[in-house]
Amino acid sequence: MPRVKGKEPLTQARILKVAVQYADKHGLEQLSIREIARQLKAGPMSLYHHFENKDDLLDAMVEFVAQKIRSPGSDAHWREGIIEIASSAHGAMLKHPWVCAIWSQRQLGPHKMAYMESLLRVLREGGFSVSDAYDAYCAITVHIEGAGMQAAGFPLDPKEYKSAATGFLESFEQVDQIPYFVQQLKHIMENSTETDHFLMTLEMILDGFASRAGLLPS
Amino acid sequence: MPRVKGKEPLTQARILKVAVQYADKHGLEQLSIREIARQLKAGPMSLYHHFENKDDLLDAMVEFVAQKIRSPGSDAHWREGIIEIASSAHGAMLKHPWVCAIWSQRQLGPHKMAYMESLLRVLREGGFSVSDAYDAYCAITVHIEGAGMQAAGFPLDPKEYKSAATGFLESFEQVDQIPYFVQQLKHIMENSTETDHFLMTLEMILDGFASRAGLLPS
DNA sequence: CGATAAAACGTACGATGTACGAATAATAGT
DNA sequence: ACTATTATTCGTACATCGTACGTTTTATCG
Repeated sequence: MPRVKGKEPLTQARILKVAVQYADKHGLEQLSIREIARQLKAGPMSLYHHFENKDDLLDAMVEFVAQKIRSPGSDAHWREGIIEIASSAHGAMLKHPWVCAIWSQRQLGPHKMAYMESLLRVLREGGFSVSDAYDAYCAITVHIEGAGMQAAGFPLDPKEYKSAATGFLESFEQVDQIPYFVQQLKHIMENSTETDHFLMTLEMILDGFASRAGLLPS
Repeated sequence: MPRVKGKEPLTQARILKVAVQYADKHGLEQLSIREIARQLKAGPMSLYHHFENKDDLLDAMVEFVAQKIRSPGSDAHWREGIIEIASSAHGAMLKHPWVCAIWSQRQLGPHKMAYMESLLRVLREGGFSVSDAYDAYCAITVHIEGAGMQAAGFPLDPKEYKSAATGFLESFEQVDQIPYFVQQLKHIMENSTETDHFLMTLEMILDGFASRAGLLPS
């Protein structure tokens, strides 16, 4: 059972693509070597010629997502640059919700490395000191990762908010003990025009660090 | 094989405690029903009389951690109140690093509910409108969760930073492609006096929202 | 054309979650 | 005091998982 002529051969790229697609649809829990092999119409053990083990595959999956994160040129203002990187990273995590759970737990590869470097570069070239850049870097990445985690745990279209909220209120006993929570739910139901919390808070963080570093535009 | 007189009986609390302790030491990956049973010197199936299934146990574990989060009385200023809740939550997540990975992915129980309610209560009683409270709530919880995730993925004492950093620099090829990253590493190695990024950024976020909501102390 | 190496896979082992039903100790009812 | 009931505990068994090991077949090269 070697490479057969009719079928196209197994490659890292093909395996990776199928693994990512499957995780997108069914989550990391459901992702198994055997299932990937099934999708590829191959034997489970065939994958081990292209990846050392499952952990190796997961590392590659993180890198696959990290590769999609754009980094701006050196001409843009640092604020716009950070927003571009962060929004790109946020978008990638929304598209691949499973990635947040393993983003910080794995060996870092070149693409994730490049993402970190680009964040630091934009900050430093924008005038941040080494120390200030480190502080801002931590805050920004925490924000990106936290937002990704929450989105992964609450994967609803804004359209479904209303039905989900009413369903929750009916099922939860002792609603009278959480008046503020209930009020928030009703507020969200009524105001369907969703503000972009990710971007809004990011900008607030950036303003804070700009002020601290003496880089305010005014 | 019923309840035997000599041994103390299995209870939800006992199982939960062992499960949490084991996850603290070895991580969620290594936590299995069979391993918990081993620790308790019980049969694996015995646990199923106290928890419906593993998911149910995981839910209970999240609740166990959520229960430890303090919430302030109504007398404190909202800013101190939020800081108390957030710091308490952050501390709980540092103590139980595994919890971040499942914090937002599970059915919410009464204790996590209480934690959310207390955040909203402090904000609203501090003068935030429903809409502003929602925005601030999202930012604060994202920050807590993101910080927990990063801490879980990088569980080092500040003392070990230096050796870890030098080890990384030696092992990573193409160090010349990540000059800013290298500079940050060196900076961290030299300045062992670690600032509390969690608290610093939290305060920055709070100041931002206070300003937006017209609640600045000045 | 023969040798070599690469790619795919068959089989098998230990571990996992848990469905099902049997077994026994504690408790309640008379 | 004796019986019936219930609450706990566990033994067995099955499907599924990751993957170690060795075999087989094809493509490639001398």
